[in-house]
Amino acid sequence: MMALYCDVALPVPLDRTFTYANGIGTMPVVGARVLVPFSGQRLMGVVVRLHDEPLPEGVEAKPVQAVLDEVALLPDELTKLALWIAQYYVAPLGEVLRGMLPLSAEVKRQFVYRIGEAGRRVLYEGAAKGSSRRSRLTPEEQNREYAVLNYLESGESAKASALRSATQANKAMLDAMVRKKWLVKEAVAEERDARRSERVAVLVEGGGEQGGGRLPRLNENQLAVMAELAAVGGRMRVRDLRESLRDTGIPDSTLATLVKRGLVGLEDVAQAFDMGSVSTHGKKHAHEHALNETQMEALGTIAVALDRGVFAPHLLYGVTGSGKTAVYFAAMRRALERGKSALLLVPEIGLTPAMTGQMVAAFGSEVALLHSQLTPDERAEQWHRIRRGEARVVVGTRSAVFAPVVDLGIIIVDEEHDSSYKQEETPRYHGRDVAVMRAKLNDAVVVLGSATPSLESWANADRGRYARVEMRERVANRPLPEVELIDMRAEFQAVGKEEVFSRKLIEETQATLDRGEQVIILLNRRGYSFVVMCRSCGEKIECENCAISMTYHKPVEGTDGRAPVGQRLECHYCGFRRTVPKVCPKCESEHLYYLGAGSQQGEERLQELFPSARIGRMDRDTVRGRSDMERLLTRLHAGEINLLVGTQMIAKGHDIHGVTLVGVVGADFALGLPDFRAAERVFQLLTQVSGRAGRGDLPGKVVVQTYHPDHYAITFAAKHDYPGFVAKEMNYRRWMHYPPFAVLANVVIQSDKLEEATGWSGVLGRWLQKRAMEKVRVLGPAAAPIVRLKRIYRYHFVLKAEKRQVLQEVLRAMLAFAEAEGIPRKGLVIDVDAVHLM
DNA sequence: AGCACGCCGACT
DNA sequence: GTCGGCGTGCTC
Repeated sequence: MMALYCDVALPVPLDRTFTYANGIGTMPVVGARVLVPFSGQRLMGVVVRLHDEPLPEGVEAKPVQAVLDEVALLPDELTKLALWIAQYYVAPLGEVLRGMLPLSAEVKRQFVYRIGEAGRRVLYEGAAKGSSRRSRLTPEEQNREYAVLNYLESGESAKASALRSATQANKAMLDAMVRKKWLVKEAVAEERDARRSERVAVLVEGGGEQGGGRLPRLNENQLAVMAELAAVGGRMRVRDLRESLRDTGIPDSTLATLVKRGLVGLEDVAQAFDMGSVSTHGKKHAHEHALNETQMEALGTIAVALDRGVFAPHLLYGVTGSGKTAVYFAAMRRALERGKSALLLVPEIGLTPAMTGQMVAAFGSEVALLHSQLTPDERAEQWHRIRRGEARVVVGTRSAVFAPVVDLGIIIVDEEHDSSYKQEETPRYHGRDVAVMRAKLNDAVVVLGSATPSLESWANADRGRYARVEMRERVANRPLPEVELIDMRAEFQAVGKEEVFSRKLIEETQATLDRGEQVIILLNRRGYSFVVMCRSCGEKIECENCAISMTYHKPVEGTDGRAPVGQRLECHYCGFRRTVPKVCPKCESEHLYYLGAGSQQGEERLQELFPSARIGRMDRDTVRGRSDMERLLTRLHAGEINLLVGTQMIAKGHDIHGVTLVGVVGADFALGLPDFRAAERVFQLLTQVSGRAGRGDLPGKVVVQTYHPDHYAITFAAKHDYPGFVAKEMNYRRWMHYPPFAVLANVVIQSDKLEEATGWSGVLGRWLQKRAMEKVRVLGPAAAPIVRLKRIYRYHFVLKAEKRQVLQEVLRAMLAFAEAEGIPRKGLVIDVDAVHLM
C-alpha cells in the first residue's frame, strides 16, 4: 500500500527524474511538491511516480525532506500534459513542470548561516593571524568578520537578512567567509501564503487627544492628509493615498509623521483582487452586438461540440474584420452556461488592451488575467484563484495554456499563426499545439482562430483532423480594402534617388488627412537606420557580441517625463550600445553613411512631409508597458493622432474605425531571408496590417511599397486571397519536404569557443551521416543565420522526418551520443517544430 | 543548473 | 607553505 520510493522531477536541465525514499511523515502523492536534498542543495520538485523499485547497486535513495502538498497540486491532466511536452519537445520534465507551476513565490529560497569549525578556531584562538595579514581586507572589514563570528558563536543558525543587519556584513563578505569555511551556508525553503497583504491607512479615533483633549498643532500638509482620509470615511489604501498626495505635491513623509504622532494607524489587510484599469474606449463591446448569420453559423458548429463534451478541434478562418472576437465571446459564454470553464489565449496581452477590456466587461470578476508583467506573487494568487474555481474565464498569453482551470470546456487560441506562441527557451513548446493536446486530455473544444492560419493548422483541417469553420465576409458587408502595389525599383528609376516614401503613398496620405481620416504606416524596423556602412572599405559596423549590424538611434527628446536618450548604435539582439563613431573603426575613413530607414526615421520624414499632421509612433522604443500602448490607442480612437507610424505591433488586431489608409514600407525585405517560412510570414504581416483599414463606415485603402511586386506572397496578399496563397505555398513545402509535410527540428551547436562549436558540429555531423541518414533528412552542419550571438558561436543542423516518432528517436540517440562524446548539454539546443531557424 | 572536488599560480 | 583561481564531473 505504502510506496517506498517516489520519483521526483527537479528543475535542472537533466533528462531524467531522481528517486527518493519516502518516510512515515513524508508520504507524498503524485502531483505533490516535495523538498529534497540534491547535490548539496535543497530543491523543490514534483512527484511524478510512486513505486517500490530500489535503485541499482551502489546508489542509495536519500529521504524526502518535506511534503508541501497534501493533495496533488497539479490536476491529473496537467501532469499528463507535462509528460507529453517533455516527450514531444525532448525537454527535461523538471523544467517543463517549473514553467507550469508559477509558485516559486511560495517557496522562498532563503539561506541561513552557521559558524563553521574553522570559524570557531579563528574566534577562540584569536587566530586569523597568518591568513588575515595576507588578505586584502582592511582592518575594518576584519572587525566586521569578527562581529559575524561573535553573532553566531552560540552555534545557532541565522538568516542572512538578520545577520547582515546585525553586523553590517554584506553578501560578498559572507560568501567569502563561507569559502574560508568560517561559516556554513544552508538553504532553507519554507512555505508561504501566496496571498498578498496591503497597507491601509486608518484615521485613529480620538488620536492625539491624550494631552487633555487638545489637538496637536498640524501643519498645512498634515491637515490635508487628515482631510483626505476623513473624506473617504477614515480608511484608505496607502497606495491610493500616496498617489493622491503626489498629485497635490505633499511628500510621502507627511504620512509617516502622522503615523508617528498616533493620528493615523497602519493595518495590514488581505489584498482585494485588483483587475487593474482596462480601457474600453467607450465602444460597443463585442458581446453586445447581435451576431450576424455567418457568426451564428460558426458559433453553432462550436456550440454543438461543446454540448457533446468531447475533444473537438476547430480552425476558425475568418478574414480581418469578420467578427471573430464576437464568436469567441459567445462560445465562452456558452461554456460557462454549461457549467464549464473557458480559456482564451492571445499573442501578447499588452498589445491588445481592447480584447482584455471587453473580457472584463463581459465576464467581470470571473476573469483571471495571466501575462508576463505579473509579479511572482500576483501570478501565484491568480493561479490559486483559478485552481479554486473562482475564476472560470482565463485570458492570457502562451503560458496561460497551463492555467489549472476547473472543468475546462473550451480553449480559444486567437491569432493562432502568431509566432509569439512559440517559447524560445527550454521547454520550447508551441502554445497553440499544447492547447490542442490539453483540450484532448480534457475532452474539451479548442478553437484556433486567424485570418491567416498557419500552414500547419490549415493542413490539419485539410486532413480532417480539425473542423474548418469559415467566415469570409466582413461584418456589416464592409468591403476589404483595395490594395495598390508600388514597384519601388520603378520608383527609384523615376525619382532618381532612394526615398523612404513613394510619391503615391505621400499623395494618398495627404488626401486621407485632408478628408479628416486616419493613416497607419507600417515600417517594420525600429530605430533610425539599421545599417551603418563605411564608403571607403565597405565595412558595416557590427555588434561586439553578435554577428549583427548595429542600428542607429537618433537622440530623442524626453517625452512623458522620461529622460532623453542620446544618439547611439544599438544591437537589437543583445542590447549592446556604443557611441556613434566619427570615423570607420576599421579604416578610419570619415565617410560613414546610414542605410535603411526604421520607424524613427519614418516619423521624422512624415513630420517634414506633413507638418500639420498629428503623428504618433508605436514601436518597442515608444511602447514599453501596457500603459504606453493604451495611451497611444486612446489618442488614436479620440482622433488626437491622425497619422501613426510603427513596427509590426501596429498590425495586431487593433480596431480603429477612423483608419482608411494603410501604408506598408519595406515589409518584404524578409523575403530575402534564409527561412522556409519567409513567404508565409510576409503574407501574414501584409494581410494583418491591411486588415486595419476600413473597419468603420468608410472603405479602406492599402498602399504597399515593394521590391518584389511579382512575388506570390505579395500578389496574393494584395488580392486578399489566402486560399490561393496557401495552395501555392503548400506545393513549395511539399516539394521541399518542409512542414506541414515533414516534421522538423533545428539543432543548434553552440560554444563561446569557435573551435568547440565547429568541432562538435563535425562530430555530430559524421554521426548523423552514418546513423540517421536513412531515417531523417539532415541539412548541415552550417553556420547558423546569426553565427555569433551574445559572444556565443553557433552552428546548426535542420533535421526533417516523415514521422514525428522517428525524429524524436534520432534526437534522443543524438543526445546520448553527444553525452558520450563529452559534448556538454548546454552546447546543444534542440528546437522541435522550430519557428525561426535562428 | 549548482556545487563539490581537485589541481595550479600568487603571495608571504 | 596557504589561499583562492576556476576547469571537470556528478547530482537519487
